[in-house]
Amino acid sequence: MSNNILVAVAWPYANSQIHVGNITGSYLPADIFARYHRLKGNRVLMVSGSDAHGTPVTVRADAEGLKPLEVYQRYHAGFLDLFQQLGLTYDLFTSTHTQNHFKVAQSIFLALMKNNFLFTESTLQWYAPTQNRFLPDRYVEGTCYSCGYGNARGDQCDNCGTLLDATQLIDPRSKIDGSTPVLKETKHYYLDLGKLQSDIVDFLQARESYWRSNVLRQSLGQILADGLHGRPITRDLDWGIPVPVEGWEGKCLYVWFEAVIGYLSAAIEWAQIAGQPDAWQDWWNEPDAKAYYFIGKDNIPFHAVIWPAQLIGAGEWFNRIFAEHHDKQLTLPFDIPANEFMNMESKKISGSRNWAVWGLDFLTRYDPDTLRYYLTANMPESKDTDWDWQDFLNRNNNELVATWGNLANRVLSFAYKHWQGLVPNPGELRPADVQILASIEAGFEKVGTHIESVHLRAALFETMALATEVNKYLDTAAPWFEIKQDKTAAATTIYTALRAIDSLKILMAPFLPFTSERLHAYLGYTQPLFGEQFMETQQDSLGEHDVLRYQDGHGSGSWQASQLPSGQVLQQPAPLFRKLEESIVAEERARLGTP
RNA sequence: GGCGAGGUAGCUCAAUGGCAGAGCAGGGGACUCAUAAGCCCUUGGUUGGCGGUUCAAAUCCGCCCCUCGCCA
Repeated sequence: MSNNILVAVAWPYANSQIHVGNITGSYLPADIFARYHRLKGNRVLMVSGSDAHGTPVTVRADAEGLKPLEVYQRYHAGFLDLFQQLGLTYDLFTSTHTQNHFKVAQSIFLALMKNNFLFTESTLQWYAPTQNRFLPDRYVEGTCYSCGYGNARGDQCDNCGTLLDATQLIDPRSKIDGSTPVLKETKHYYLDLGKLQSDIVDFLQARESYWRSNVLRQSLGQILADGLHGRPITRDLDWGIPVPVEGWEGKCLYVWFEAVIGYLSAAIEWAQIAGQPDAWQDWWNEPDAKAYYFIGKDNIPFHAVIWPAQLIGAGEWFNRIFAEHHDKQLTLPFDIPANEFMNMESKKISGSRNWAVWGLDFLTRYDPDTLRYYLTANMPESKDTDWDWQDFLNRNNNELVATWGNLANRVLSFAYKHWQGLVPNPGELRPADVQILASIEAGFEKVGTHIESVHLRAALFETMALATEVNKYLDTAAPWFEIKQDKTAAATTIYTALRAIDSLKILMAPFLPFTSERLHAYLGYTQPLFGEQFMETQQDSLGEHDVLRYQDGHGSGSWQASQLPSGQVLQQPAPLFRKLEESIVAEERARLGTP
């Protein structure tokens, strides 16, 4: 039986590079989950893209004298490069700056309007007469009314930490040209969350039994304590998606409102590119499809409360407007396994101060599976964790290289040397051989259960424990001793061990796809385990945008125990992982900026 | 200030009322197929603090301290 699984991954903001904390927070767990389900034979759709709009992008553009479009394109290109190198197998990694996304986001807006979940309200906002534009709060500086600090930003005072009401700032000035802004009335659309409150509470309570408690209880607790209130969904900005209502020119959809809609629009774009324009409905209109959202903890309210509110509020009208279908509801999140944060050498990661390990930079010196291993072993699934270079070195050398890499290498080398590069023909399996193969086979169930409940660390440790068991099996059987007495006994042992690592290769594959693929080839298979990733350029009325795609192609891996045939021709083996020098710890620490 | 998550061995983490455990690091040993890797044995604890409930508390209750996120 094949299930449709939507793997929805956080959208990186296109105003800075991606660091290891971002990777372990959402992108990597999503890929592990997606690869597992593909091996299992389920229909996976993994989508995400660059979050191109909003104030942070315009802030950086203004700071560097660029257009927002140029800023977004620069970082987007870096994301595609990194994700390909890391083997993050998005079926589609696109962007919010596409014609398709504009149309989908506007359709959701119109559907909410149709169902009466939008209202308008006028408020006062700082306006710069010198530039004829409204200023986002963080573009206004002034004196903090709470502590008297002279250089407080409109949204927050850096001195006392208070979140400010920008209109109350004393002696306001524009950050762009220093001019004095004036308060001017402006009208905006609001999402009527209050009207949707009971639906959201029902939605959350229906998932109470299996969601991570930090995700569920925070959301529910906040609602029960404060209730939900209308929230503005438009802004006076020109970089973004126009409000699809006459007379609203010059205003855009607020980025938090439109970016999450990307999960839906990316699925639609994927279907168009794949030449099956309706295929997205298999994930978005099927009650049995399961949607998993991989995000960091800072994003929980948007995904657990506001996004479901948008979906529920749009109701069947989205499909009427967009797909001319009736009576179809959009699929609500099944699970939101949000991760906590990763720190760097005990201090909070800070991109601007270079207190971070950057993905692309890391990969110029180390291999992707090394990163994937460390980040999975140290994934912040239940609490904040710490990237520590000494710990990184230890785990690489003492766990990944010593337990798993060495096991694969010792078995392959011994087989290759003593049986002329062929998988040996075993004698009748003895109790110990049967027992180790049974343990490994049982591992598929155990590891799979962990991955399905998104306990990826536990899944990886279970797999490593099996590698340790095979090491023990080898030491007990001692084929290097057997071979001097009884070559059939040695052949039986090595055949069993080869089959064990052939299975372990699959169990490791969601976590360590590159080295599993190599081991797969050493074991003599000619079809790859996984499909292929590639980049492509798409054209639309907004211009060009590059996307990352994945196709199963010849991928032949399957989540089941090995049936390795004796006589199969092995390749000359080589170690799967590199042992690292102690000296890298100091070198890498020296690269860090200031915490 | 409100809503949450977390605080257990040097490090990373288990343990939802029943003898506080595992992996790594540290110490000792036998082996040699393997990247001096693997295997066996082993040292190591006032479970953030104080109080309470209980025959029994890391676990349940109250207060406090520290870290992180969201909201105001």
